[in-house]
Amino acid sequence: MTEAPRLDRQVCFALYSASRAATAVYRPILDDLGLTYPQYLVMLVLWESEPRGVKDLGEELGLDSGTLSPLLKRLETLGFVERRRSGEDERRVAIHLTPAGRELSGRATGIPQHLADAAGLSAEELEQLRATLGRLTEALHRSH
Amino acid sequence: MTEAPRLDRQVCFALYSASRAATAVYRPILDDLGLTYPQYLVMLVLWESEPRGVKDLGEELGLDSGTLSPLLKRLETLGFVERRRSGEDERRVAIHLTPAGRELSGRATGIPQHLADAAGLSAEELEQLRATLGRLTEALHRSH
DNA sequence: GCAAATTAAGTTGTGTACAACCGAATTGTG
DNA sequence: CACAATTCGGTTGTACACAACTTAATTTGC
Repeated sequence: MTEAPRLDRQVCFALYSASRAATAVYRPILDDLGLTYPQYLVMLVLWESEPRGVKDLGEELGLDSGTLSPLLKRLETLGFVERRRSGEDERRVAIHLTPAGRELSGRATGIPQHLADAAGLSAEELEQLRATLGRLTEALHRSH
Repeated sequence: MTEAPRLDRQVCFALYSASRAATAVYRPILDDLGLTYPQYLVMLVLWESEPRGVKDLGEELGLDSGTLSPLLKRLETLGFVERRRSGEDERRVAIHLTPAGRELSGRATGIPQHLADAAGLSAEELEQLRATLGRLTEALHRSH
């Protein structure tokens, strides 16, 4: 007897739902900054260290140039980053923060706490969840 | 001192990455069936019980008509579902499986096992992960 | 009974994701 | 040096997500 898989049993659906729910919690907060969630992720990487190449950002976030190129163009239009063709290697585009982009960092400080507050999980549970998800993502990438 | 949030500390990013990695594992398998991942989710719901209204599917999956209407139109073009305007309530559209749509269920039986195999986590860990994610999603929805 | 409110599905517009492909710049190798 | 292979960023095309809006059908409140 072949039994069709059930929706409520699927880890995959649980991940998909939780990810969209978390993004939805961030959305109104990020709206105030003028950012979408993927744009916020790019800014997070740049706040740690800049300038970064497009490829470099892509490896950090798991996104390719087809996603990042237009996203970065929008961040540039918003005035948060600047794209400069590298002199040494004309293929590379260095993504720099503008002063406005740097200032945004301060306004973003409290954002992760909102998710923690809304999560209904203890700090340890959240930390364990993050660790498990990290291992899962690693394993899934290795499985290709 | 305001410290910018760090990418690698964010549960939100862990969820986002894991979700996309899981979808990537499913993609080649679903390609064989001719389905995308969201289309597969819709089929999962229909395999459990049909016909279902668009709203009904939306509540089950957390998707709105803006996502589902075109998706269902594509599933109809593929020949897996049929959309029929309800007689009792002319506003409603009942989504029925076609014979081809029903048959697909058998071919989809083994799919969740692929994720479990690729996950590198024990059955208990996966089950605990699914439960934690379920509670998280619930709490995040309630927080609005 | 009937106008106002609500509901169902669809449409439009913006912004990801991601595969597939392209052109220019650089690198490796004979 | 020459030239094939690789690398980098970008473009195109398809398919979600989701906000905001539209239209048609049904409920409701008085």
